[in-house]
Amino acid sequence: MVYKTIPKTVIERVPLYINYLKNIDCNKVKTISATIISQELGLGEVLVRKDLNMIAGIGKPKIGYYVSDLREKLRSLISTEKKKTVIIVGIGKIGEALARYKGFGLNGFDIIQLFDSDVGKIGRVINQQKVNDISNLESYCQNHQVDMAVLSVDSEHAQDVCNRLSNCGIKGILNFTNVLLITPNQIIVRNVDIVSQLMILALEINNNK
Amino acid sequence: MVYKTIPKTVIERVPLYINYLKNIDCNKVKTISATIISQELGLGEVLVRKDLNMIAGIGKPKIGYYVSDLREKLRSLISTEKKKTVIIVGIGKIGEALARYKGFGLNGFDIIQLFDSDVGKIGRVINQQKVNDISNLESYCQNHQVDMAVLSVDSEHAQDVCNRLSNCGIKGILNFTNVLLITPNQIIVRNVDIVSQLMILALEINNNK
DNA sequence: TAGATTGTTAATCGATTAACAATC
DNA sequence: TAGATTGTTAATCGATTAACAATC
Repeated sequence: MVYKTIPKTVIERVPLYINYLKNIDCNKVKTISATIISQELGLGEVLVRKDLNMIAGIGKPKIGYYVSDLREKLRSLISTEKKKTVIIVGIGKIGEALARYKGFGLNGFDIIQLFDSDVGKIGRVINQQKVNDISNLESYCQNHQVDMAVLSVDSEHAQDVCNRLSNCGIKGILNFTNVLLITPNQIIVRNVDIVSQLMILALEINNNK
Repeated sequence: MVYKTIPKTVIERVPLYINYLKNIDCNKVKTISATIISQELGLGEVLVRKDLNMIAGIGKPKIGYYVSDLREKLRSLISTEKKKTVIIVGIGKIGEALARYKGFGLNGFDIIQLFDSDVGKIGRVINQQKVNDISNLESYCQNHQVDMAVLSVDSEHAQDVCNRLSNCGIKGILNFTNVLLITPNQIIVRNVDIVSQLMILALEINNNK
């Protein structure tokens, strides 16, 4: 298989394309052009063509892209036959909300285990999943393929849990804490702390005057 | 007052600086250098100096930055005397988790009202706030200064509610839906749909092989 | 064939890094 | 004074856009 490195800016646009194509009925609309996509998404036309060429490479001059092929190609970038397995570590307000959310399965993700350290939460069932004691994290990860973790613990424990996740061989962390995690290079961290996002939004608003 | 436009890349780093400075006791450490900050945050040294010069402009050669001054300067970029007012529209799993979260006040944000359209939710009290009927959105916004909205409604209603928020004069939307919102230019949208974030993380992992 | 659309090469734009002068 | 550190100017790097040839 060929692994070409996709620039980060392109990667961040892939969900836009995936979500856009999701809303197209490929029985009605067989093909679509970069021109149309760029208009709908408010992106440059050449940008879209370059993106799609780089990540899918299945455009046909005069025709455009076969919707079903393009959709499958984009989907396959995220997960192959198997869905990506995700654990949620820290079943507080946000962690629980995510655990209850049903939308992951449709998008190639499988929440396979929930962890917390609080005895009041361990054993509780959320969305048909029993909350596991975080002291079982290492043994669980030894016996199951875990691709990614959602980190939604208290900030005080964030780095410690992050270290444990690294040692477990997890490849990526979606970090809901406001802690800047120190990790080895082979682990990808994506910071999505809500307060930070609100700050950025507020700054953009002030900047927009 | 001088409004200089801050590049988007710089804006996205501001929360890093704010969160970093939060952990420094300015009674113990009076001043700090860009060199130290850049090392701790894993950023280029000149980048940090340029950022801080652009957004704060209070560095002193040989000394660095006075921690308390820098902190105050960064904080003031987000909100002045008044906190930024935020409403949460859509009290589903995520909306409720955010409504219950206590960390906004400390960071210059004030959740001033919750809205939902579900009679089962309207009137419920969450974190000392009664959920308001979304049909009161317009009248509420006429009588209160609302700076930003967290949009966590079902995707089917996202664009419609977004239009109503626009008409209410709201300046920014933190969009938790996977819908690409169409808005007039004076409104800033920041997309933070969790599944999209997981997709980006998965793509970065695959790219990192 | 002509038109629509792709993919590529060159030009532009913006962001980061390197080099360095200014200064407390 | 010398060293540390800032802020600025120039160089580099990467991403987007413009121009255009290829093609179904």
